[in-house]
Amino acid sequence: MEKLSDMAEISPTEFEILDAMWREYPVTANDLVERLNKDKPWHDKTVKTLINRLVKKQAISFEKQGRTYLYFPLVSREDYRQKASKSFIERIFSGRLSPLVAGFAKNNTLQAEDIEQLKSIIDDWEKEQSGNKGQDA
Amino acid sequence: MEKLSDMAEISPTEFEILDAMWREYPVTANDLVERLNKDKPWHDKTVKTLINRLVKKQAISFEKQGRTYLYFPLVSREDYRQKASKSFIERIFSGRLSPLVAGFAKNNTLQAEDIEQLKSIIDDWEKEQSGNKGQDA
DNA sequence: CCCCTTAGATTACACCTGTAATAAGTTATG
DNA sequence: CATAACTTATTACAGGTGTAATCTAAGGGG
Repeated sequence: MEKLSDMAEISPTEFEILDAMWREYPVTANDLVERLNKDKPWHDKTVKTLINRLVKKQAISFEKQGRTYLYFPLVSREDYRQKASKSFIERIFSGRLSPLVAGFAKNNTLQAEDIEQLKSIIDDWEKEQSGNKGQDA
Repeated sequence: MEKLSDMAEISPTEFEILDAMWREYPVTANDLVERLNKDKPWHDKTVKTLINRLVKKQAISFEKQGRTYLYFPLVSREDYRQKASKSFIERIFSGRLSPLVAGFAKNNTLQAEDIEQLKSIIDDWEKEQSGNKGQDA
């Protein structure tokens, strides 16, 4: 997959296209339009434009299949999320993750399920740490 | 303070201005330029433009003080963070917080300090919950 | 084989952004 | 009082973004 750092910035709407593409690919432009339209109305010309821009930005690519193209992402959702998160936390929270989580907690938008998942993440992290004990020192 | 929902979107550079303003206000344009320049070089004309745009967007306001203006934010850092986080998690993680945290954990960017803070957030949340037991049901 | 359909490519266009330069207005100073 | 100095306001301008319409080329149907 494409190195994210070499890729131009993806705009919010472009991201929506990419997001839909990640759900299943390769995909034709028309199928993607249809898929997107299940969530909200998209004009097919608009989607085509955004697809083109994503190709130019090397976020996606395609393979000709007769008259139509089959599109697929060049960046993975995981990588993109990783990069976007880091940059967001950096900008808005000066790089600290916990104030973001604390904000959610304060706002009562944390559910029991989230708490369970967070605990599990912490557990895993701690296991990982004890496994690597001393290795970083 | 201004209701965030009534406010136009704040661009990344505009945010940097606002961020510096939150550190201490009210502040004159010149003082703000100086403050910003401690981190990285800003052209004073550029900062003035961004200040004006923030005023137009009703993110900040001012009070005349003789020849100069004293600027101050109309939105709080807390409110802004809250809104930005919610919107980010919504867009990138379909609204689920824990995958973001998990991403940080996987990438080894979580420090022991973060873990401690997360635990503390969880503790507080659980105390709060037991305090409210049954109230939401 | 020619035209209609249909994909993708190109063009459009207003508004936003980043980055300033210039204009205008006001106050302190000689 | 005239003007220099400084502050804010207005204007500039290229590139990005959201949202499409039009152009062009290649198949498929008659």
